[in-house]
Amino acid sequence: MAATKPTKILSVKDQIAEQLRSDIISGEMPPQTKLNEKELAERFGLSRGPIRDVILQLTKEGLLISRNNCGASVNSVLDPKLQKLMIKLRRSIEEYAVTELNGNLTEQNIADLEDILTALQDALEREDYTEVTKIDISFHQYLIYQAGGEELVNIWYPYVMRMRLNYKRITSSSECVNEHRAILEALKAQDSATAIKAIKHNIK
Amino acid sequence: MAATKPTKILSVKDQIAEQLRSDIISGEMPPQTKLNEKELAERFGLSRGPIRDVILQLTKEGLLISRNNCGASVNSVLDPKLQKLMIKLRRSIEEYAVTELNGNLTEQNIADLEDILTALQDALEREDYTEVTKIDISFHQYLIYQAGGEELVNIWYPYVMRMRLNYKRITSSSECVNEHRAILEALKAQDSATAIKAIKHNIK
DNA sequence: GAATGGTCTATTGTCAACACATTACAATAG
DNA sequence: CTATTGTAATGTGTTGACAATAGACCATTC
Repeated sequence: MAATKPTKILSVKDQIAEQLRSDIISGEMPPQTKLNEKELAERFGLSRGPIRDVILQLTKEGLLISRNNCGASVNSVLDPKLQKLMIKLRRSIEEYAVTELNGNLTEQNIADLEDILTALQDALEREDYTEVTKIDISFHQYLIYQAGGEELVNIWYPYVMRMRLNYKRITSSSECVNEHRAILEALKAQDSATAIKAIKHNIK
Repeated sequence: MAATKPTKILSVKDQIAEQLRSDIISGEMPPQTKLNEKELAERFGLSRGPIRDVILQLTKEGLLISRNNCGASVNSVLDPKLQKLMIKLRRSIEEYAVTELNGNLTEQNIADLEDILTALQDALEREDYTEVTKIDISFHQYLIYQAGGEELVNIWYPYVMRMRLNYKRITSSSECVNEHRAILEALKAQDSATAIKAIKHNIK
């Protein structure tokens, strides 16, 4: 058996969801934009069925808002008070993940995380900020998944999406890589307290 | 305009979701039970389309678990550590709600909540514990909705569902009503600290 | 001129049939 | 007898057509 890196297979719906999320987060589809099922179906070369599924999913994630018989539109930014609450909740989850993972990361895990950081640096240098955002998220997602599996990812994801929607501006700079590296280094050193501090500092 | 109580209109999908949630929480569909789309469609007298939507929704809520091309089944109970995390998160949300609502409840709100408590007492006396659970949830949901709207309900709901799934046993007794009454009384008295204590005591 | 009521169109909700993937089981080779 | 490959049956993913609804537009009335 060759030890080729397993290429990830994404379902059709996941790919569409991914694309739409990018469009929303990048600002290409600003809040209030209406989503037309037929249009989207044509754009992706599918029928309306799968599109509807994706819309339902993104609605549950909080990116879209749907009303019966009236279609879906891109959700608006959160009330600042709710925004603060969401940050608190997301921090709770990520603190949990870091605590759980402390001392339980395999070499493979660490290598994977290093790879993600490299990709992050790359995207940053290319000034591809949409990609930066996606990789940033994937770093965190990797930790969450390792700590709590798909279950935890599912409850964590909406917070990230809502937060991204609120900061449309590009937050990123070289700091971005440094902050994530600090998290990884603390995890490698099995220094739980520092890791938690680093995570808290990164989520804002 | 007659002052009739506005009867709630539920979409077809919401009604099906409601029914399936009941079946799962009541234990009628224990974990690992597979859901057959065609069967469900026949049971509700619909086609598979709406059923699929509901399955997707309940999957996002954490009640079901789905794999590509393999269908959905009732999710199993949570790892105790994750369970603890979810309780913490849910408490954060409900504390937020109670804090926000303190001093901001209208008379109508209070009357609505009183009605819910009455219904709760009723169901308890009838020993209809599935109904008790539903009304219990609706009490909390009312508060969450008033404090943060649909947005907040959407992130809160999965926690409740997962917690219910974990305690299949009937938790309820006369205490149930008392605990909720304590919350309401504290809110009426605009005593935020007591309200938070009461909420924390109720969520476990 | 504002408000009420009735069409008309665009868009979503639903359905039944088809295409495809997965599973379990039987057949075959080693 | 075990392991692998082929095949049939079951169930999910997708599609295109049809039904129902919301929102806009226009006419009519007071």
